Amino acid sequence: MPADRGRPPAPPTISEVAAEAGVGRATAARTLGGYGYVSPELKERVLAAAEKLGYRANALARSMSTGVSHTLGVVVADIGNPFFAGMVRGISDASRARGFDTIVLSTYEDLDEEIAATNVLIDKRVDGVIIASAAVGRGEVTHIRTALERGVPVVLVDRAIGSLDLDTVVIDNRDVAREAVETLIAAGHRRIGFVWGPPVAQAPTTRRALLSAAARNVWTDGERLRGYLDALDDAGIPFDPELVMVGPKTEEHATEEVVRMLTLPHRATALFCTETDAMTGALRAVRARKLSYPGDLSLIGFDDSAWAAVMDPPLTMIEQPVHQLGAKAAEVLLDPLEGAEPRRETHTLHARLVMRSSVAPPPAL
Amino acid sequence: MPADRGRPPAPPTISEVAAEAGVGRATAARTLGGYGYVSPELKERVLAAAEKLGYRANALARSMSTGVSHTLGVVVADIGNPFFAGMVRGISDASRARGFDTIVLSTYEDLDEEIAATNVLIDKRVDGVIIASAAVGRGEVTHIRTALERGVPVVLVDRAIGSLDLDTVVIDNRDVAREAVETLIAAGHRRIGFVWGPPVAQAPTTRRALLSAAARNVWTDGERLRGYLDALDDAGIPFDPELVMVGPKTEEHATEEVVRMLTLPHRATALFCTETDAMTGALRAVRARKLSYPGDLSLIGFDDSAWAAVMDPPLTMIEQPVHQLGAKAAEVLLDPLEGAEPRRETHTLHARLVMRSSVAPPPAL
DNA sequence: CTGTTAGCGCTTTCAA
DNA sequence: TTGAAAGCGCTAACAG
Repeated sequence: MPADRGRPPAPPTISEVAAEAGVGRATAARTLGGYGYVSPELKERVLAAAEKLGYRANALARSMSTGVSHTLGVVVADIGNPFFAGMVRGISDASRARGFDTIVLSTYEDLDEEIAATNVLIDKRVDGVIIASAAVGRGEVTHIRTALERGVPVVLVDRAIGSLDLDTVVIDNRDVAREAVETLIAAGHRRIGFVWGPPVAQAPTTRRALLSAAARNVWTDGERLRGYLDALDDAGIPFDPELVMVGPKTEEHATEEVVRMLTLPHRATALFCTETDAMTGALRAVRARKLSYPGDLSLIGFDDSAWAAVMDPPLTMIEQPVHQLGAKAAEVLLDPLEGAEPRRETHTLHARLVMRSSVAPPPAL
Repeated sequence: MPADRGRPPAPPTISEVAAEAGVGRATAARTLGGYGYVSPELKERVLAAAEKLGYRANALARSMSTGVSHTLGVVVADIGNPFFAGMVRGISDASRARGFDTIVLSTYEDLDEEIAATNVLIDKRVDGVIIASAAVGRGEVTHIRTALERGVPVVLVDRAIGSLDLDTVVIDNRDVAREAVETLIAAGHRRIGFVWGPPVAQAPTTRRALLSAAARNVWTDGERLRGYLDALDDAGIPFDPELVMVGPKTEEHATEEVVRMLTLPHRATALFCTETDAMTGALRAVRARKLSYPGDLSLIGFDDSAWAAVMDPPLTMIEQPVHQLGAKAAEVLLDPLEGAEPRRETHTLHARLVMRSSVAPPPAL
């Protein structure tokens, strides 16, 4: 009866391999670690012994003495969001290609989680960290400063933080947002709803107030709002606070807000949705009001997906280069690790408006 | 001019804290590690010193000497799939609640990646591993055996492996699949297409061949196919190989296969899609053939989503308890770690068929 | 209750 | 070229 109860034998260490091969620890370490000189014969013996014992290096011990882990940490806002999932894949593909493992932690948009996650990464001695931060207001970035002070390089991705002089990889949110809204305006719309607004209770009545409310929130949200306002300004369309969603950023609430915008005396005839859930929420409202698009209402949303393409009619959407975004972030983090000078600049990638069939001229009301 | 160039000062160690506080290392270690007895006064001084120096324990050193890391490893097939993303969240919520960090690695359905990922986790000395495996045939599970031999407990999630006597948490794929197909049959359908089949070049002509091809692939696929066949059998409907998709499991190919099924002399009047992408692929085919659902064709798919609910008409879908699946896996892994007897059994959770409007009687052809 | 000492497994001088 | 020995930061026996 095999010793099923007692815990399994401890994994073999380098000393055991050395003993088995009849050489000193250092020699075994050198051949197994792939550094220094070892004669072919001894190398042979060590390899055989390692094979026989099923030796695998203890990564912990190794990073303990070398000080490097060949591991990158990634902190994202929500791994359940296909946008971040795609970005993470870009990061891990790029880092693996350069011999780095990546460990990812999701904060679900909670700042405390973000701080905890960053600390976990620091404590585990990763060689660098990539963060899509939920922190915006200055003063909430001490966890990032802490990382920096301890010598852990960090690069920001998707969400910039102005107060930090860091390498940052983002998408031209403001420009595409403007392009999307311009597309709507070009089709003849003047009553354009902005669907994922700042999560404040009351609709700010002035542009300034609105912008500052947005600025206090997620960085991308603020940029997209700016793009919306840019387009309105260029076309000489006055900003109407009733056309921007406020309150919790949930699909349910988006539906409520869109229903509100659609029942206004001078209702919205087009919607610009800044997130996937904002779009599905809007679609529910359209259905609830027994309206159809693009006849009664035009639609443009952020984050293209297979679903958006199979909707009937297919939705005009903004496609972000998610994989490339992650790959670039990894590159920017790894280059300095491998000797390059840190750049400390902002790298901007371009999103693309994918024209389909959810935009048409506004109905005569 | 601050030393910007030279690398930042090394993070403070416990010895430095001890020195600063004027106590021995052990005392500092005891108060900072939260074990053993320390007088209130000394504790006070140590805490102050730690605070002052910005001390954070080195997790590597700690696990090095204790042998535990309070970290769980998770290996999933594709973190970009909302199903796995949701499951991962269930795992991390549950483990964090019990004081464990989790690090997740995605294999993108590649067995070599799965092996590499598992090894990374073993090498980093995680306390346990949760795997949604891409390996099915026996003989490809040596990486899992290796983990076990080295004393790393592993639990399987979503995808069972019969040849391994391990705790496993899955969903009743076969039963829901059967329920879905029965629903179609009850509506009057007899020509029901099965959309995500085994990735073989030629359609197997016998049930046996089909099943064994599926069994060689992802576990869930085989189960869902069995459920499909179960329903057919119960209704006395003969199995027709032309109604099951074969070839690469991609959205594009699903479209091709569905187009094929829809142009058969005796065409499919209903489709059972086993994955999200299979459904979007099918929807493209429906559009291409200028058909509409549920009038011309009934549809049921796996993995409910916000999109499925806003389609027009909304889709009848199978909703899997993803969060619960992950939470249960974490529980099953952690319980033995905290002293409970390992169970080594299969835990089955139930998926739910969400009735909406994509099923109707077949058209008169 | 506190300090000293010996490891954890690996890398890395430094002699031999 | 190879081996002995020190050290990474922490925990854990063991004295005191």
